Order: sequence, then C-alpha cells, then structure tokens
Amino acid sequence: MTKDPPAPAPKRQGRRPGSNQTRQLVLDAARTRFAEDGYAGTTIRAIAADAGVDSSLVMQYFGSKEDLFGAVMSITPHALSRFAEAFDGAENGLGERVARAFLEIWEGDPADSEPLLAMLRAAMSNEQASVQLRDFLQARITGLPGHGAKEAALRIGLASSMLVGLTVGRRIVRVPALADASAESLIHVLAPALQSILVDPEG
Amino acid sequence: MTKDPPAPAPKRQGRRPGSNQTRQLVLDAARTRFAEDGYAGTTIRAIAADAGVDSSLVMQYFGSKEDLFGAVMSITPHALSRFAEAFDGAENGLGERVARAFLEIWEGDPADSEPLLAMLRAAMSNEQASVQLRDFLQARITGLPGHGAKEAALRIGLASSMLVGLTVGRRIVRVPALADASAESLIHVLAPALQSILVDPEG
DNA sequence: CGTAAAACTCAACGCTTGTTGATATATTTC
DNA sequence: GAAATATATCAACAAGCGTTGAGTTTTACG
Repeated sequence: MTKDPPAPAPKRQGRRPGSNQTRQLVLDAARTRFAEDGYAGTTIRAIAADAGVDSSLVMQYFGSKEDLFGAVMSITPHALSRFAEAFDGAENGLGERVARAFLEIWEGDPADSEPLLAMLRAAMSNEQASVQLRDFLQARITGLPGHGAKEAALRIGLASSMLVGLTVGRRIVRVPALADASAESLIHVLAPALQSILVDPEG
Repeated sequence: MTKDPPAPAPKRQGRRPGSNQTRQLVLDAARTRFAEDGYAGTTIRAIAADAGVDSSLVMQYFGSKEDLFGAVMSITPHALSRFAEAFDGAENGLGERVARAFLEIWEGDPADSEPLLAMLRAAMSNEQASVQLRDFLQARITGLPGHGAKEAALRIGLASSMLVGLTVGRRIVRVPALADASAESLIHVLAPALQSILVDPEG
C-alpha cells in the first residue's frame, strides 16, 4: 500500500502528442485500400504511399498490418443506428424499412460503407475479418416477434445473408443487372422477399 | 495453294505423353486450396506440396498461377444442368425447385461445389474470378416469363445474389444460425422468398 | 538558448513469392 | 544399345513483403 508517486503536475517538456492529422490520413487510406483490394491484396507500402508518408510510420502508429486492419474494420454508429431503427416498429412494412435502410447506407457516405466493404471483402480469406463479420451478423440475430428463438435466428441470418449477397453482386462482382439498377427498383423486388423471410405469413 | 505435308504416320519416337495422373493430382490440390484460401492466399508451393511434386512441375504444366487458376475455375456440367432443370417448368413451385437444386449442389459432391467456392472466394479480390463469376450469373439471366427484359434481369440477378449471400454466410463466414441449419429448414424460409423475387404476384 | 519528446525518414533485415533454366530420370521407338 | 521425348527435380533468381532500428527533423517546454 505504498502511495503512488503524486505527480500532480506531470508537465513534461517536449513536443506535444500532436495533431493526429497524419494518423487519420493513414487510416483513411487504409480503409479505402482494404475495401478495394482486400486484406492480402493490400500492402502497407501502398497505404503509406497513398497517405504520403513512409511505411515505417504506419507500423509505428499501428504496430502491425493486422492491427491496422483491426482499427479500420468497424461499423460506424450511424450505420448501426440506421439498422436498429429499421428493425424497430410494426411487422407491417418491416421488409421495406430494412431494404431502404440498407441501400441508404450503401449509397450514402463512403465513410459508412467502406469499412463494411473492407470487412466483407477481407472476410473471404482473413480469419479476423471473418470473425468480426460473423459477430456483427450474430449480434443482429436476436428476438424477432412471433417465432421460436431458433427460427428467429435462422430468419434474420437469411435476411442478412441476402443483403450481403446483394452487396457482393452490386459492389464486388458488379453484375450489371444489379449494379445498374436504381435503389427504388431494387426495393420494389427486395422488400416483399425480405418481408416473407422476416415475417412468416403462417406465423 | 500448296498441299499440306501429308504426315500420315507422324509416329515420332520417344516417351508417350503419359498418364495425366499427376496433372490431375495437381489440379485437385489446386481446386481445394483455391476454395479454402482464396487466390492470393494460395501459393504454388503449397499446391505442389499437397500434390507431392515440385513447384516447378506445376509451372511446367500450367504456365502460371493465373493459368492454373483459370483451369480450376469451372462450373461442372452436373451443377449446370441441375440449375437449368430447376428453372424449367411451371411458375408454381419455382422458388422451391431453385432453392432445392442450389442446396443439393452445395451438400453434394465437393467436385461440384469446390470450383464454385474457389470462384466465389477469389472473386472478392481477383479480377479474373470476378469476371468469370459475373459471366456465369449473367448467363443465367435470361428470359423469365411474365416480365420485361430489364425487370427479368433484375429479378434473376437478385435471386442469384441471394443464393450467393447464403453461401457466403454458410460456407465462408460460417454464421452459426445458417451453417448449422438443416437444408429443409432453410428451404422452408428460402422458397417463398425466392418465389416472390422470381414471380411478381402482381405480374 | 538547450533539451526532451514526438513526428517522421532511411536503409536494411529476413522471408516468401512466382518463375526460370539446367539437369536428372523414365519410357518409348529405332 | 542409342536416340528422342516426356516427366520430374534442383537450385537459384529478382521482386515484393512486413518489419526493425538507427537516425533526422520538427515542435514545445523550461
């Protein structure tokens, strides 16, 4: 039980921890690169070049490529709340609300969609990303009114994977029929399908 | 218009082109590796080790990693015909037939599913695979009765991407709710959704 | 000023990668 | 057996990778 050294005024001299500006620059470059090229396809050197710094600075900031990737992969609060509010509310129109929320996020600010894209692309061959995406989807899978727990999990899992598939088709494989379609025409076909998955007509 | 040299009996001497056995061994190892680790994550050396040969032999047979990958990626005739017959027939029950055909292929012979898995995994970061998968999906996108050409393309595209998403969830990200579900319980939820995508109730 | 700390760069390391040419071993025909 | 051709191995390459440690510049405090 010795007292901690008081150090009430630890004002050390020297340069202050500074602007975080470059760090954010690196983070942005990494986010875009990982989203574009996947985990294995992205190099620290390329990220550093995009950010206009030396590759060792990237290491100094983030420790390793894996750690940098971990720092990039995250669902923004905005995207998260957008999903949550779509699931809230009456069963009626649930399918359309979810479809609309999903498409809005993907058509909106890249800062919301790029981490998701990076996660998805990397989840194909990187275990860390795979676990993260799995946990995110799993977290969405909770009580859905009117079903047993097991069937509710299956239904939300299927709905999520359907949206994942849509993103793969539109943004990654870029199937023209999907990539060129307007959000409204997608919703028109998507909404009833999602509704039938989420709300069993016989339930 | 000079006559071609007749060369009726070009019986050259030397060892005959032989068994193709090793070549097939390499091809099998490559198929499994690419399906498991993706394109970037797979190394020629690993494939060669799996097949029990030297890595230069792989190069000698297939020229390059890209060419080997091209030789691996292919939809088997069995899988192809299974899909085609599911799309044939009455609108009634179309969703269930497609869902059933799809799951049968994935639960069946790995020789049918592994090239598809390799293709899908690699399509996330490899342009060649992306194009191949896009062409395959695009080829499926043809006349669907009762709709205009553009809407038909959108509907089949959406149905396909939904099935792609299911595979991502079950086989790649391995979301427990999907990976552990039985084929029957998946079909029970999937079939009505596919039906609503493929056959517009208002059409 | 001097000094200390942060921000940043430079040059190199050990390693793995796809790919290559030389070389050795089988197998077949003359 | 000799020659020719297929099959397979070996050792090495040039390039790129993540990563490291030492060194340089910039900024802030005393």
